[in-house]
Amino acid sequence: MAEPADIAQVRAFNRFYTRIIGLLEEGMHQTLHTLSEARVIYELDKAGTTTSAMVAETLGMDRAQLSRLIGKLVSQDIVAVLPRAGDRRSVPLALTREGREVAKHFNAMSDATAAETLLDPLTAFEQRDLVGSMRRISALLAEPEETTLVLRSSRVGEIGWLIHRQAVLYHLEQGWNGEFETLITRIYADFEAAPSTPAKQLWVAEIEGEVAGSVFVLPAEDGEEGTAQLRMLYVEPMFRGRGVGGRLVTEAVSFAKMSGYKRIMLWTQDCLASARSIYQKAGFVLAKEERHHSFGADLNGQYWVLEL
Amino acid sequence: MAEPADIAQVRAFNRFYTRIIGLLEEGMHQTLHTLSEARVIYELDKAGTTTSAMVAETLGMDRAQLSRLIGKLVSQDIVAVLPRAGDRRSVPLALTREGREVAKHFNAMSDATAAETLLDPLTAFEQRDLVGSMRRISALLAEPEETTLVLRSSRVGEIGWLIHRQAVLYHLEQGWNGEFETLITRIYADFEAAPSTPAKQLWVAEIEGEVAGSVFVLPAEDGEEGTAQLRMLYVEPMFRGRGVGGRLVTEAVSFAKMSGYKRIMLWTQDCLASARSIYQKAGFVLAKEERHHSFGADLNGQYWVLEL
DNA sequence: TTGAGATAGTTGACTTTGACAACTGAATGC
DNA sequence: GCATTCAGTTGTCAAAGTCAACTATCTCAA
Repeated sequence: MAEPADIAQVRAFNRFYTRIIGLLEEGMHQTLHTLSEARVIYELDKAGTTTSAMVAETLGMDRAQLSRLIGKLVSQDIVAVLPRAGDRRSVPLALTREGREVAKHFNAMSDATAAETLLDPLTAFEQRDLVGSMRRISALLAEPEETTLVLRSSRVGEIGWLIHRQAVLYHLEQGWNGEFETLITRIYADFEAAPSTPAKQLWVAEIEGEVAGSVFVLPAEDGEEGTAQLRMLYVEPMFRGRGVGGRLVTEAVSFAKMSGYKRIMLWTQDCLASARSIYQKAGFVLAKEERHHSFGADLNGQYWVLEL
Repeated sequence: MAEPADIAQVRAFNRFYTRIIGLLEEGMHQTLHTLSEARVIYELDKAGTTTSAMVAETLGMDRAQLSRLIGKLVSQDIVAVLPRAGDRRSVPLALTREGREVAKHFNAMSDATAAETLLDPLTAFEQRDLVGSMRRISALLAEPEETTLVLRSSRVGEIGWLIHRQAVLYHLEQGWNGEFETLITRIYADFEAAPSTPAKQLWVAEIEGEVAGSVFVLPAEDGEEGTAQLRMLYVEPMFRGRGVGGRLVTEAVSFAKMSGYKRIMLWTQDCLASARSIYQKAGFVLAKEERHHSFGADLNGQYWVLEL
């Protein structure tokens, strides 16, 4: 079971946010429709055509209640019952033209309430923080969906973010101490300071607006001419098992090739098993192993090389 | 009005979390008491002694409903009506011995549900993320309370965090670009790399578990012997106006003095007005001004000095 | 093919919640 | 000293939520 302090924080948040949601819903009281009617209309608008069962599922609503509610909306000419097709147990439902008007109105009102109550009182910086935290909670607790992975260069603030995430991640997963953070702060600083030729590049993997991983390529420190180094590969635990690491390495390797490097090498620790398998799949071969004591742990450093 | 994408994200989160709260509340259905009874009992347990009006306020509940509900709890010998005192309109309420037992049971059950549903399925890293995001949302949206400010040294991951926060903050507030982040990454790396004598020190200001600000002191780069430099002072917008910056500077100055430095200097930009007033209050005097173009902006750099 | 079991939806009966107005008694403020 | 505000109670009613029984349909395997 989780830490008592964490549980307390989660429960405090639940109480707090129950209140917030209550406040936002109060605003909806001016309308002709009740709150659950509004919710059902919203769902129908979003889905286009659905069935009662689907709405009950996504809204966590009782089927009996929903049946009556939809009956009411049909009599108000907001919802249309379409002819049964395929599975003749279920009844396809959709909004009427009037229903879509009502939905539009609801959306505008909800947008206004959310903006006025939650976002507008905050500065741009705080707004970004709020939205980011919300996105993160959703990503952590929702079932992972089909999502698109984008590779792009870094945005302002993301170098610090990458340092922060990796320091915390390896601290919790591997028990590494602050020395590791110190080291990677230096590594990122050096990457930024490196001249633009020979070619260097950093990629951030983004899924649903979240940083899902990162890697960069630059000329190898003490390597021979024509050797590139791949550094700081990491994938957010939340997004593991979705090919993020593979995509990053593939991209980095083809960049190195295209930039005229003759080989690409990297340094890693053998305790990072999932990273190793990514390197192997990309064609890297183990060149050297070396025990060392760093970051408060006994480690086995590995040098991997790929001739391009 | 806020960005449409932000509003959409906020509303998506509200829908999502409404569902989560609903799921958690379902777990409470096994008890003998209804959900609102449980909530009232929880509030009474937390408050010790309150009045009906207070509970109605914090729970956002109708006074009429609450009146009946409390009547029910009194007849069940869970809530005790204390003799009126002071303001004789209001009736002090408290839990009976039995009521406290019930509350204890509720708490244990709620803790278990929250832990099992939300925290346990996540890794330690993800749990930290979740709890952190929740704390942040609460801090952003709740009314600021009386809180205690703690100054401490940095924890693993916080160097990256400080870089990230300041890069984003000054990007949004001042329009500074990635050059600023590159610069401060280097500055933090150098701080970490600096020898332990002459004395150096970094402070993180913490409020309610959140990083509220930071600053560090180290020997001045090109200064004469005995000159300390104060660097990277920043205060989170959320926690401004609570004396965080003042506390950090006071602490830093007295550290420099105690460590045997003869003077302490700092470099800042005149567009950072609130920082300047903190320096002035601490006794710093403007030594030099210098126009420069950095971080994608025309700036007026200022050197401030305080003889110790 | 057929029959047990699951699924979609409906209906009836009932409790709980929530909203609002009217009211009493006590405090407050000018 | 009188109007106003506030804490709490009571009546009334609509909406939300729960539970069980029922029909029509589909699924799947013997």
